[in-house]
Amino acid sequence: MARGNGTLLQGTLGLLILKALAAGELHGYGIARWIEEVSGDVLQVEEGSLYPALRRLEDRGFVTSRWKLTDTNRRARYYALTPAGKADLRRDAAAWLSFSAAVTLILRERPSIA
Amino acid sequence: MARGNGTLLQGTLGLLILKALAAGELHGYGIARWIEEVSGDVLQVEEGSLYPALRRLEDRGFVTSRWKLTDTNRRARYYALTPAGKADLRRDAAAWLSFSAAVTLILRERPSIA
DNA sequence: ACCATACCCCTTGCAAGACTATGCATAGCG
DNA sequence: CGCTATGCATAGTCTTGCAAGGGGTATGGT
Repeated sequence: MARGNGTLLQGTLGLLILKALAAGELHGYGIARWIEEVSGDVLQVEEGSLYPALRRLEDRGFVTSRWKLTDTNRRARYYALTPAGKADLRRDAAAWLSFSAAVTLILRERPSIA
Repeated sequence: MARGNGTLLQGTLGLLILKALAAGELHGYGIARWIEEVSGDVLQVEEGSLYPALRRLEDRGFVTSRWKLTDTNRRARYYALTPAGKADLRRDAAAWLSFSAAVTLILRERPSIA
């Protein structure tokens, strides 16, 4: 996961992947494109981050996967949310919103003259 | 950095520390208390994260430090922003706000029937 | 006098996860 | 036939947060 150039926050990639799958099954490449598109290209998804992340999510039982042909006649691995994945998405999304709100609040804090 | 219990997002601690110092010099303990207070106790700062982070910021030239007595007559190490630290704070804060806005946007996205 | 509770500093070792670099393969198009 | 977009995957590196431990000092209550 990157924000244009450098490294970014650990923990958000898994969350975004789960979110991408909320609307239905999708393959890795599609997930990456979806995240980039919906974020207005603010977020870039590196393949070297994506596939290990998918593997982790599958190991944890949050997604399942299967080979299928795309509508453009290509072999691709499709991922789908499990019930546990849905539950985790809800939890983590709530936690992230709370966390990011707290950080944003702090960053907007006016430095008062100590 | 923690959110009550577990692990949280890498990359934000340094930023929050710099922000804490924006109003003037502060010691480690004070930085931690400030972050917790301003966040309404949503964010917890572990000492095992804090001091290594301060060390890194100093190595990078973003903060300087010196021993001083607190107003309660205690020996404490005070940290202060350098010009480079101020510049980094501006950059990273902007990047973070942009990033978190993008993630939040995605999370609020309605899953449409694909 | 003593003890609990804040206050205050620091290190080692570990684990998680994102990135770079690299490699492979195939469909469609000019 | 080569180029581009589509697609998957791994090995190695690096950063960074955390748990678990180690110090020490001032102050107030009992």
